[in-house]
Amino acid sequence: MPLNQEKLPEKTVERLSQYRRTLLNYFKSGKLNIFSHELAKMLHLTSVQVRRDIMLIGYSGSQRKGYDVKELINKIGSIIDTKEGQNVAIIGMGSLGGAITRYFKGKRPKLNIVAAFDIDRQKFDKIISGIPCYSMEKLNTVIKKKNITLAIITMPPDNVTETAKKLVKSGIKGIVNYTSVPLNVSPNAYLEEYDMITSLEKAAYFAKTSAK
Amino acid sequence: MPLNQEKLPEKTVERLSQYRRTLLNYFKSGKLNIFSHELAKMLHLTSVQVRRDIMLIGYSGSQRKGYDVKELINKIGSIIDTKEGQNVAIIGMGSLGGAITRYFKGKRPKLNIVAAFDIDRQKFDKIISGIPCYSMEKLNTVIKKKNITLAIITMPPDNVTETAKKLVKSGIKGIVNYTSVPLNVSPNAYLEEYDMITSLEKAAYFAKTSAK
DNA sequence: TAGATTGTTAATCGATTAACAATC
DNA sequence: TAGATTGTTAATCGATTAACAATC
Repeated sequence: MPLNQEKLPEKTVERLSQYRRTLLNYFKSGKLNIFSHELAKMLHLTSVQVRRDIMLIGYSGSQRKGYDVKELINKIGSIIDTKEGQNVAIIGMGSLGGAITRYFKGKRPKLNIVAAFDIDRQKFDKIISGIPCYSMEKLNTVIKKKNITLAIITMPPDNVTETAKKLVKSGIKGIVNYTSVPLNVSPNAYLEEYDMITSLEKAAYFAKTSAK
Repeated sequence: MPLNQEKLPEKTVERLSQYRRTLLNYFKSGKLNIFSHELAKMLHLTSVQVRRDIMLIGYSGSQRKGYDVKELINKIGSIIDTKEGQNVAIIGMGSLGGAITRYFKGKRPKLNIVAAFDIDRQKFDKIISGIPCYSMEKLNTVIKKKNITLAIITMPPDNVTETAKKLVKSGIKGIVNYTSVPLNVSPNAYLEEYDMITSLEKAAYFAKTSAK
């Protein structure tokens, strides 16, 4: 990423992630070029939006062939990923933590889940879902030693606020929070909150109103 | 919900779900009333936004005591839930499907997970994570028989598009899609898409830029 | 060239916030 | 009453889309 690049809008970053995912599949099927309207259609967006997002990251296509798939994948990678990759910790290795870990396995080489933390003694210093699991007390030590910058919180709600504070203190720069406890870690870290119940309730509300 | 009520903005519905969750806890701790600025603070929002959202659903507080917690909880319930509740199916009872099922257990009495579907014979006609699991072939029959209106898709990406079509055909009105396959079910159903990789990649991007 | 596409500015749309009257 | 709060309109902000020049 050029040093003088402004921070991109959240929505654009979200779509860049989707573009790359789609392009990786597209590339696998042997296609080398893609038009903005093709990419747009696959993601149910407009072609203008695709072109504008791509413009924002400073990549250009050609009018004849559209975008070079491989180059665009790499460009998006240079925006989202760091060169060396970032290490990720799972906070709370319960069934959700395990499911997420397995879901990620091998999907993004620049995002590596390298440690999990739990309060259950049974899990300490064991490999669970392929990841070494530590006591919560080792949070700070392990995060620093393994150079972990991202955390996914999937623990029960009880001590989430305190744990998030510890994470930020230990140097975590980005948190994905799957618990129902609202956090506030700004300005030291970026926070992405996601509550599965809220998602289903949104669907419930619109399902109800559309049924009219 | 009043018959003539306009559809609420997505963002408002999202926050209403969060308000209720927060208020349920607040009520448990014995508080009967709450001011907009108190609720706002708990969710890291502004009090104006809280008041505006509450205005949109047609509920009023008092200047002296703020909002009646119990009444507001019920009012939000009348917006989001149906009187009889809605039934939910899990499509793909793998580790993520199981984790979500367990996460929901007992949390929302008006949203009941009543069936799961999978392609794995081993799981057919068994109770998994507390839910009866059926063959994908029974999708249409079971959805109609059990009057299921919402579906959570957690299956592998292969046949997601076709499965979503079948769901809508069977009468599903709302879908939460946890797979990486973008769907398009409008205008027959409401769709909520969520990709865990995109979430982590957003965090990765902003973690990277804030580290500067 | 004609047609299709990209790149980009300006207009529009939607959501949030500021301002403030009304009320307890 | 004075002070704090609600309810609501108008202004602002940010994101999407329309329009169109440039280019292959």
